[in-house]
Amino acid sequence: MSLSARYQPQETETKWYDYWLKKNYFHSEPDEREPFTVVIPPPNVTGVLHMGHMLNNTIQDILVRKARLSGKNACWVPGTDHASIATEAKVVRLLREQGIKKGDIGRDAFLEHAFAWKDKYGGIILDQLKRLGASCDWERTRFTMEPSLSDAVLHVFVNLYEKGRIYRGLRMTQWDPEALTVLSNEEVIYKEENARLFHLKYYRTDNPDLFITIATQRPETIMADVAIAVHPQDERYQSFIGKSVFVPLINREIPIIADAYVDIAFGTGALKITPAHDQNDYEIGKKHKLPVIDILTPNGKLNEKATILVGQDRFEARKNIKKLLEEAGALEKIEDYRTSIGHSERTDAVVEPRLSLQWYVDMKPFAKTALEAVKSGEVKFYPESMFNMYQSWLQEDNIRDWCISRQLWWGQRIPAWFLKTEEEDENQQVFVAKTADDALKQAIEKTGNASLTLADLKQDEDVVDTWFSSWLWPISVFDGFKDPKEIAYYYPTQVLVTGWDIMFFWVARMIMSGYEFSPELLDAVKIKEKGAMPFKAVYYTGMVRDNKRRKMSKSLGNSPDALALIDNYGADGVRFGVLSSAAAGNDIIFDAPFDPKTQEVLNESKLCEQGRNFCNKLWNALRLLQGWEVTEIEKNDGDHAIAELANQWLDARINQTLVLLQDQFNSYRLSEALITVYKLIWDDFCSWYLELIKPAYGEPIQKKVLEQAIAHFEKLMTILHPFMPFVTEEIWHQLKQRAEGEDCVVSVWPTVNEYDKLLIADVDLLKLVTTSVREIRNNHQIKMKEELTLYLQQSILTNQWLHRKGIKEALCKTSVLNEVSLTEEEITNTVTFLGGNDKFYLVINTTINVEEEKGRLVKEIEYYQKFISSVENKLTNEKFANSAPADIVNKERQKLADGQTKLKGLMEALTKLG
RNA sequence: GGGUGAUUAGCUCAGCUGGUUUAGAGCACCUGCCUUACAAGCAGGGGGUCAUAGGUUCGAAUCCUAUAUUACCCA
Repeated sequence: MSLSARYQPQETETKWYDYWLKKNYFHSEPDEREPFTVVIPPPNVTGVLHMGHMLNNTIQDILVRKARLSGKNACWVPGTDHASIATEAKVVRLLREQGIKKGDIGRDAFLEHAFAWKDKYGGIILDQLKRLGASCDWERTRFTMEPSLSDAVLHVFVNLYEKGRIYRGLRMTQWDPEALTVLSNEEVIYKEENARLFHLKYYRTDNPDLFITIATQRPETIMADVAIAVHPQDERYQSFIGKSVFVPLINREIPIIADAYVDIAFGTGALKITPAHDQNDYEIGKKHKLPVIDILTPNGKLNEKATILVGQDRFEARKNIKKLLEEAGALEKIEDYRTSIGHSERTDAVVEPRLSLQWYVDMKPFAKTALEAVKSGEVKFYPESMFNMYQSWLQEDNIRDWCISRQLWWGQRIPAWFLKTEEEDENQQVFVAKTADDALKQAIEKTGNASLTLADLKQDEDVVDTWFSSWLWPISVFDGFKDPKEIAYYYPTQVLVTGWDIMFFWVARMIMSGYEFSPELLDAVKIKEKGAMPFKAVYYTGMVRDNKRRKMSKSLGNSPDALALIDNYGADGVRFGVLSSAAAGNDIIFDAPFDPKTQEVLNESKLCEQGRNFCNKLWNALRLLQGWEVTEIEKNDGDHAIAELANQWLDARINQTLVLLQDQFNSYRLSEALITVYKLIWDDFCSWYLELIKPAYGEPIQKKVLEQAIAHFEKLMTILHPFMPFVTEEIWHQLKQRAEGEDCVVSVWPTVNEYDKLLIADVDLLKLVTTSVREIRNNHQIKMKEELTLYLQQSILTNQWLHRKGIKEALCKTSVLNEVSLTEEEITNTVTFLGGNDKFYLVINTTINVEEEKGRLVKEIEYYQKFISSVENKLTNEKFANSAPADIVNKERQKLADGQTKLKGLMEALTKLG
């Protein structure tokens, strides 16, 4: 069967993925082997595959496949995250299009819609991961809102509440007026924007001629002012302290207070205090026991407490109040300035500080544990520098309590019940329990009122933050809170691969929950032996950016379509492209070009093209092998000698590379590892080995030689498999008939054997000489096919080299020579070049341009002269000789001696030319 | 405003513990090849004051300080 000249990834990829699934190769059950566990960072259930996922999951797949080949019990758990805000927003929008309002249909009906939607569209992303080749254990697919994982959330909530680590409190929060929910600080994105600073006059109540000017960005909130604050040392306002002023427009009287918080230099040095609508003002208000006047509705409109502009949106009100203030003569001036304004990560709405009752996790003890875990090296970060960011976040003075309640329905409902009769406030009695019945028992016990029934209780309306379920992911995917059997085997997981942007949202919190809960779930011996951490290492990927360095995002439309890329280049090609410029932690500038006309991103990539070309190269190497005729007759001729040399040499090179690869895998330098394998295959295997063993035109290849070549090829396919699984599996099967279950995906990673370093050096010289001869051919326009004669200077080294079995024959083959012999004389009328320290003389059948030759030699002589003098300078420096380590000094001496030998040779050659 | 990183060839990046690196790769570029596996290829080549200025050291792309540019994190 003859193969097409180009590798066709499309059919091949589906074929093999289905086959692997059919053979259940990705499924893991606990056994006696060492586990290699990876949990996927669960993508949003609403998500579609983007470049970040491609990178992230390619890396995980490489690690998992490598572990599988290395004989470990590899288990990669996939799943999705319910992503409360994002998904709820999507479902709300969808319902709105159908004319249904969330509030009208009620909680249960809404959740039905949401689940229906999730069942229909959720998990698309998981199917897309299959196209990438992700070797996840799909039987273990989990979802953060499925019953078992929700139970874990409730369990942990109750547990932490009982430990006094969760509390309910009235706090200033970041409110999203569009999603109508509170946000955690981390969900607020600050953006630098143009804003205006309004200078407003507040007139004294005791003297209508005196006024104080304040500067504010938010004039629409003046109706909520409760005081003006100045710095106690501010000379300008000493006479104002203790007096009162009228709020413009509404003429409510408010006091002027002194507080050192006020920045004398900012604005006018006087600050309006609006506790309901500013975090800092709230703190000052509390300190000075000032009232709180909240003039905004949850969706950001002015309420009746504002008394004017009621019903208007905050931004509309800002415009309108400007006119009113002007008319009232209260507006002194407006200044432009730059400030950063918080936006909701999900809806992009400008967040509103809002006072509300929320649930919090006390983070101080957690932070300490999490910081210590990484500091001590129990959890390792790659790259290490990520620790700085981690530390600055977890430091005691930076850590904030985690607000975990969200005013949404899509998520785990907070397991807290209140008495219906009580006013909703901080002091309200609360019964935290897994079920309503348990809560009722508590209520009866605590109130002493035995007649209470479920009807007297009301469950908290809110759900917990999504991250409150995903922080349990490494435990809950194994149902660890229910049954410790699996987790005892799989925990701790090996490595977490994620972007650094969710280091705080997720990574830090998983470390916290891991140390908090795994000791309760696993026995002490196991913990002592394996550790309590959720993962031993974290590999942080960079953000994927476009060629203008913008983060690739759906909203910018600057991300190529991941699936279209796979269509264009094959999954292997895309995996190659995505990985090859992705050192850990570094942002990746993905090279997809933009259409110059439409400015739309194209689904093209030079790097992916390189990956595709690599597949094609492999494919053609296979075609070469398959095209050879085979002979059983063994001849002890030159070809045989070459084949033996090539065989031993490639074996040495593979072993040498395996050592390097292991080091690169251990330190997670995967893009380097890929390049290493790429070069081994393209340069060593294809360009040198195959060319060496290639029989002359029309001649057959010896059976043994072909078998050796196939064995090498097969080994290389195993080594490349983690990076490019599809093409390697295909070639693996094309190479020879396979028994049932004899597949590349479950082949055995080669063990490292001793290898002959001298042989590698000898072949290096062979390559060097060959390249030099080819260059001379190029320069003198000598045809590749024309056979030439080569002499080499007699020396111990050249003598040994040329007498290694196969070298001479190999050199004749690669350099197209009819004769190679040693000489003690300078050979005239030849082109001289250096190989190592020795001189080589190439006889060419055209007249040599003496001037040109001289020029070439002079250039080389100059290079070595400069080189020698720099080494000499070093060596004659006494301080160097005295303080540098002996081996460095010896190396320098060797460098000098080699340089001098080379220089001498070149000078002689130059003299010969006359 | 506080912090962290980056700056190496036209582009995208390696270069780990300072010394076999007067700096490597891929792409792009130049020259020559449709050579019987592969033009998605082969053979060869050119191209860098390692951002700038100081310093430490026998020795600096690598360590330190400052500056510039740039990206991000936090408020």
